[in-house]
Amino acid sequence: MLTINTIRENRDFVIERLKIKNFKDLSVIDTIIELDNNRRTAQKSADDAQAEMNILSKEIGRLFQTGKTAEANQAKDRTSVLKENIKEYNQKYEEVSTKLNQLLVQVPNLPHASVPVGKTPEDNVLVRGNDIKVNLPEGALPHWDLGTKYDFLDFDLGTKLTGAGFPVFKGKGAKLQRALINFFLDENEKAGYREILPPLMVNEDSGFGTGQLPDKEGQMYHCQIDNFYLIPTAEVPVTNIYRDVILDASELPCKNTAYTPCFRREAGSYGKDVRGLNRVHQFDKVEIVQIAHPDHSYAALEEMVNHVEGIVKKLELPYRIIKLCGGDMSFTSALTYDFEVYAAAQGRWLEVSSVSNFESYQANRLKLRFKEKGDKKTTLAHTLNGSSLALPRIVAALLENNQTPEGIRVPEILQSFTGFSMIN
RNA sequence: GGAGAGAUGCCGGAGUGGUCGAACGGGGCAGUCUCGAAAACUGUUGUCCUGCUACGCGGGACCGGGGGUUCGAAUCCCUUUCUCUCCGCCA
Repeated sequence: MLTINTIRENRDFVIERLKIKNFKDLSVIDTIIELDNNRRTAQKSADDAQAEMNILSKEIGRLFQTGKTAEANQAKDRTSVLKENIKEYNQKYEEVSTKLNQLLVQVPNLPHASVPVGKTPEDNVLVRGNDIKVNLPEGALPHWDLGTKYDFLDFDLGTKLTGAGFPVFKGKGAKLQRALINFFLDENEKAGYREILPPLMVNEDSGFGTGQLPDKEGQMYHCQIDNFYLIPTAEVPVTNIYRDVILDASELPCKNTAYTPCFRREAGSYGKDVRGLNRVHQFDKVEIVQIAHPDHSYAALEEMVNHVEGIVKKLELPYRIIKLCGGDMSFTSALTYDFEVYAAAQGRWLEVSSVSNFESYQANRLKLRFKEKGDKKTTLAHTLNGSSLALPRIVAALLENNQTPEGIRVPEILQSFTGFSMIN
């Protein structure tokens, strides 16, 4: 969330920026400032009363110790009023700050100055791409039919085992997944990312830290008995490594990568857009996460985009990089680039990566700070993450684009990982 | 799942209900010594909120989390989470 000081000190600027994100309820900003004023007043009153109480208590202690019991008891009588006041002020304080926090978490991150104005995906801006042309053979099939034809991907079996949206990979299909995961992790490691294998379930604090909770609760699978959430992305556990941490500035940037399955409930989407691997409830993804110094976070973002681009290129897929407009960006992001690859048999662009700078928005929730050498003050760090990459749609595009009458060709770069060059 | 023990500052580790934000040791930082370094010695050493005639001076909070008793709680009570040991079960 935004810090209260950002809002206090830059009221007009904040409102201007929020408009770009299509945030409607702009009046909360003034409500927040007012509540914060009330909060400060209540705290001042409570603190003053408490200070008086502390002095009085010490005095009573001294009186008892010197045997002046009568005077001590007399002094005790005076505390009851103070006690009552403190309680009252504290109640007021709690009440106001609870309300304040409820509003604060509802305010999205401010978009970066370069974010295009717009409301829908149509307003996103194409940054760059390549011009690979796919020559499909006669009677080319979408990937779900290819899966059936060559018996390496089975949606019905997944439905039997669990339910819709839980595909089963078999044989070369399963090996292809493993190959992609290893390939992605190796590429990330070469770029300086440390590999992490995190828990797939997280607690409430972690869900809050990265912004999934409280609002997007319904998007995660919830294990109610233990109050754990199945992670929707490795971003959650990996970023939360740094929750409540004060880093030394010299440790920045922290670069981590993790492969994890991801679980998403994604209620409410049906139809041809979500057929096959286009949208599933469980999928594999390799994620990269950076904790960066605020002065360098946008350089880090560029670095991440270039890195992901390098991987996509090696897979010989038609791709494009898109800068999201204010209205299409996620709640927590300040600037997001999406990667899309072209799945030729479907004739559709599929999003396979989203690389974002959250600036200090997550860090504020996480209490992730750093300290310059010799400096007493702590500063919120910047967090960034991106997929490198999400498997299902990469697989969909690979399968569809590389189909031949003899079978599906495995891209050169993957063959040493798969151990085969054709799925047939 | 059953029984017990514990949770204190960067780490280790004390702490009788009343100058305890917390002894002591280690580490870190600064200084003295040195051509430099080590050793030794000296000093310093958290976080958050907040007030003001602000690179300074105050106030409040924090001893796992939450609640309670008390004029006063790290210290007593309740509750919760986590860790460790033993038993059971299990990959």
